[in-house]
Amino acid sequence: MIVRSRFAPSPTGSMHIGNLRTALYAWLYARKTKGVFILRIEDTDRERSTDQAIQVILDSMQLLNLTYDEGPFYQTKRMDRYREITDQLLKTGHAYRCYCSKERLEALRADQMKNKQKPRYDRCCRDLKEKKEGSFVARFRTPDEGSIKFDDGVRGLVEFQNSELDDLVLVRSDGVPTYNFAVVVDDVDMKVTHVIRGADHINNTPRQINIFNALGMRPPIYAHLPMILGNDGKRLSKRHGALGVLQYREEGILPAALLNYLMRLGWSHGDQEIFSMEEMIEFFDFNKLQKSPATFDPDKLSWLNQHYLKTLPTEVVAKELQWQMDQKQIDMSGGPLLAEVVRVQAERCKTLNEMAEKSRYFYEEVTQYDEQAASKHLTPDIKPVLQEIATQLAQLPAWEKEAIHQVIIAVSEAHQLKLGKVAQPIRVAVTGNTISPPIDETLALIGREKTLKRLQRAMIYK
RNA sequence: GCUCCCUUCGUCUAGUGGUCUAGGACGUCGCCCUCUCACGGCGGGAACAGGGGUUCGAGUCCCCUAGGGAGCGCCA
Repeated sequence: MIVRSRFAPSPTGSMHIGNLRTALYAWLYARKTKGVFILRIEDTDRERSTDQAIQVILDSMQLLNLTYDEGPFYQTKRMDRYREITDQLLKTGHAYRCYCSKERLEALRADQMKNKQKPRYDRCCRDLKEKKEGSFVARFRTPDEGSIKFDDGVRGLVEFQNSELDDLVLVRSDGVPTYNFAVVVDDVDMKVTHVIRGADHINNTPRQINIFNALGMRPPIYAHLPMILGNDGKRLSKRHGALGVLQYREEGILPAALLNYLMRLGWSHGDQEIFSMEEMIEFFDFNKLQKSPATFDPDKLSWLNQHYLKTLPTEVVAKELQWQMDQKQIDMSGGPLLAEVVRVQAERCKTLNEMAEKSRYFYEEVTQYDEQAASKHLTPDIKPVLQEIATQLAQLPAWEKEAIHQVIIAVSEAHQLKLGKVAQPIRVAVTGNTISPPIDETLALIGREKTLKRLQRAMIYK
């Protein structure tokens, strides 16, 4: 059997990391089994679905390189098919017309809640003999007895009593199918073999299996992934800092880090923390997933991100950094190679956004000093030292790190100053602040012309 | 309220009846390295939710309690 898994988001909210992890696992499983990965947009909620949200989903998938083999399919383009199946179910008696008004249903629900009962449809229209006038919905005739069992990839054997289930609406009064119905029809038509989705769908599963049964089709294999919680223990939402995938790019989180973090959240492979894409595909398995929900930890994501900033080839990171520089409209002409900047900055940055901000002085003029730094380090008595360094640097035959280092050492010794006493003033002069990579490295990257200019400027400070 | 599910350091987890005086990672604290910031190195503190069983033996099996999660829509 060829595995066919799908990711089926609804374009109603942002593509947050919960969705992303679902997509990742469904994708990994397809890749691991050399199966087919399908993207399907569940846009039957006409009120809330937006084209913009669809675009975000598409962009997110592309950004993380979660390639799909089929799709994207849109449910709104399959209305004829849903109608066809609806007629079939109506004809076979597995579904029936319900004429109850929304008002009646609301009152019914309110009443049940008040009496501390489980809110559900009272099956008022279930046995109506003839068709009535007016608008109606199609409801599913849920079996009265028995239970639905399925072997969940994550949770093992799961069982629901049919008596707990409602006669759910299959088709709205405007003819648009509801989620539970459309999913089944789509999964049948798209020959989906593995349904991998969030645990919030586990209660829907028996309803859907009943529909499969009514259609005479075999249900797929299910795997319900545990939820991701915010740090307040509540289900993750925008409110809890659950940023969209695209926002992580803006923050400067590498796709590799995001994927690695999500992979490891609620899943493990012994004590291993770092996984390449190949390893993720090789090691992934549902039975290693945790059953309980996991809390999202931004700190660990940051750590992973820095790990990748440090270990990925500098050119690869540089490409991402370029994007940040473009966003910030930093003019890079005449500055060092970005890969060089990455080489010296990776170990001092958690994100690419931070790296871009901390690297401005390689490209932009230093127009003002951090006040505290300047008053502490750009003192009158250091100016002769700076002058001497400037003079010697100007005469250097080649502008390279080692030679620069020697100049600074020599001048420091000549003035009987510790290296730190000299390095900090230089650092303030060329970066405007007290923080930068090693001073020789920093000057080497900034370049001779800019370095000398900045040293001169520092000497006329105050 | 009802149904279902879950419960190891602050967080992510290892652990499938003896090898657990419970291991790793992030974070945190201390020390070292050091021209700043970092990186790195070394070390510390930190958990089997509680109570009953079963067993020679329980983090591991069973039950109860507590806590948490999901669902109960003409949302997905």
